[in-house]
Amino acid sequence: MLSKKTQYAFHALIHLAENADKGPILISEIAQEKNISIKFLENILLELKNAGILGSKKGKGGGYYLMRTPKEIPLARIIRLLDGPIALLPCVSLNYYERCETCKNEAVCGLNEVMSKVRDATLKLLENKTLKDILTRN
Amino acid sequence: MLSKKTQYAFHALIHLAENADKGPILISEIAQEKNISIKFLENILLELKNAGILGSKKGKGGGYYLMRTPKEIPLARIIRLLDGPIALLPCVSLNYYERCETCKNEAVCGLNEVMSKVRDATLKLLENKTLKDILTRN
DNA sequence: CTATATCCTATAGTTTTTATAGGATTTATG
DNA sequence: CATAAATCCTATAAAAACTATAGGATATAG
Repeated sequence: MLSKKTQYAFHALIHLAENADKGPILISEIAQEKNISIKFLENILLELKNAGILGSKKGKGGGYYLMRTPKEIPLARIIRLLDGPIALLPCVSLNYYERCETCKNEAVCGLNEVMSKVRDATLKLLENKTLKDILTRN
Repeated sequence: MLSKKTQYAFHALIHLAENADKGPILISEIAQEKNISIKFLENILLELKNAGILGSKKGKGGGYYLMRTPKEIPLARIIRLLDGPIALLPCVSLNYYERCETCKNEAVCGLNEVMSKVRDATLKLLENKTLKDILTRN
């Protein structure tokens, strides 16, 4: 399961995308709209900002905004940033690989093979689907 | 990621399947062979037994054994039993569904739609691939 | 100068995961 | 029947991860 952090991030990004025409959006606005603890959300948005996904402006009239168009933000990017690996096992993770401690030879491990397929099927969706794909269609 | 519990369960099941001809297998044998804490493994095997996947025999000459052929044990069964939901979000889980607290209408939620597809792609593999598919091929 | 809003880091609280402990129960065998 | 072997069962401890909160620092608009 995705953590609350990642779930909140998705909902916040959706709100930012759907209100991109209104200039910087307040953390407090998103928090209220999406029922998220304001302080928790603050940390999440900061992380998204430090990763270059969001921009921000301080002071009056400030807030957060997207640094790229929704189409340029793959869902996998957000998940990896906030939750870490997408794969079900460390030994099949592309970005967070760790050697299997039980297997003598991963190349002939049937579990490794199946989980690699699961990873590929998942990534095919999560790397191609973007923020744009999860917006409410008007 | 799958928990250690589930990972250990897979490795234990593989060992049991590959030694099915030798009668009941000792917990201690599996623990040693797969580098798993014996007491932790004990709890896992017990859970698999209570779920009807394994059988056991007490006393001398006892141990654990598969109750079904490897082909009859889908990987999804093990994961759900020990780890819970396979889906990435509660609102798209088939077996552990929970209503989304943020969405007003899940039916038109784009995130719900994409995550449903991820779930389907994952389940297509994990429900059709069985213990037999992860055994070392001889 | 002041109010506003993000920035930053630390920490507290809670839950989940991982692991261990130890006695109870069952069974094979001499 | 006594004994040793093995699982059964439940509780609990230890560690890690997740969720949330706190509070001052910094930047900016007006």
